[in-house]
Amino acid sequence: MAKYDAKLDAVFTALGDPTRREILSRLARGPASVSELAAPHDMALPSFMGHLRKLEDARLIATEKKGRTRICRLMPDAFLPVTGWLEEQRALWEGRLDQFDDYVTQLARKRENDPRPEN
Amino acid sequence: MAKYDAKLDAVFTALGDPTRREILSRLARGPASVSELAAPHDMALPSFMGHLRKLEDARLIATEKKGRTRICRLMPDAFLPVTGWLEEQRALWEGRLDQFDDYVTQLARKRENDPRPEN
DNA sequence: TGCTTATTTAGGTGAACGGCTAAGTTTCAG
DNA sequence: CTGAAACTTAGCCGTTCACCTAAATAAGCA
Repeated sequence: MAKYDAKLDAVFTALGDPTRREILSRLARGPASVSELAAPHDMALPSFMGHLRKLEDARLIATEKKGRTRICRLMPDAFLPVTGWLEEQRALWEGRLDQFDDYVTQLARKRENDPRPEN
Repeated sequence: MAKYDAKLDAVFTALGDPTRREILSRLARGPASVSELAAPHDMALPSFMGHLRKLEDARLIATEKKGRTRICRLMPDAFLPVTGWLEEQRALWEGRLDQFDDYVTQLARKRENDPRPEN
């Protein structure tokens, strides 16, 4: 259980920055070079490369050098740990609600069999 | 589009820490006091409170003081912006794949109509 | 009232973040 | 061969993070 934990840290924190999320959105439409990606972001190239680095460390993107340009592409599988974790949470939460339902219906039955005087 | 952006930062980075994710998992099973929550985490209380603070800032939990103890509970709606964003990404990606499919089938048709000599 | 529990506040530390500039390096184009 | 393009490396800076200890407060309880 929670085998992905190590990666979850990297992926979630990588997603916690708007610049990086925009990079991912752009790459979802297809691969691009570093400077193409950087163009819309008012930021020095080295700063921007830092973001690409984080995304690559989290395996959300992969890059490859072609001549003097570096091509970046999305690795959509890297989202799986995240959606998996969210799904686990949802399951826990729903489980809890079910228990609460049980509790309420049980309470209701009890009242039927053993009614209290009203007010 | 991307109206949630401000909250996404807070929620994603809140989820980027294993301690905080464990807190959420615990709270998915039901509300708990600060010290109940802190017990399994080998960490000084003030440090732990820092994590609770982040979760509350991100609206992932809500807390309420009852006497001298503070009760924390999960706010599962705070996950919506996240699942929403992930869904957007998936849609972009699938859209891209569809375009690629179109490209391939179009290419295939072209070859049918105008076959190249094999080898 | 005085002891105990359950936080809370204050303040300090080292590492990581997100940004910068300046100065390489590598590759392509002429 | 020379210059421009596309990164890349190095290094600095102020802030935030994730911890810590020590001391203060607030609420129950004997």
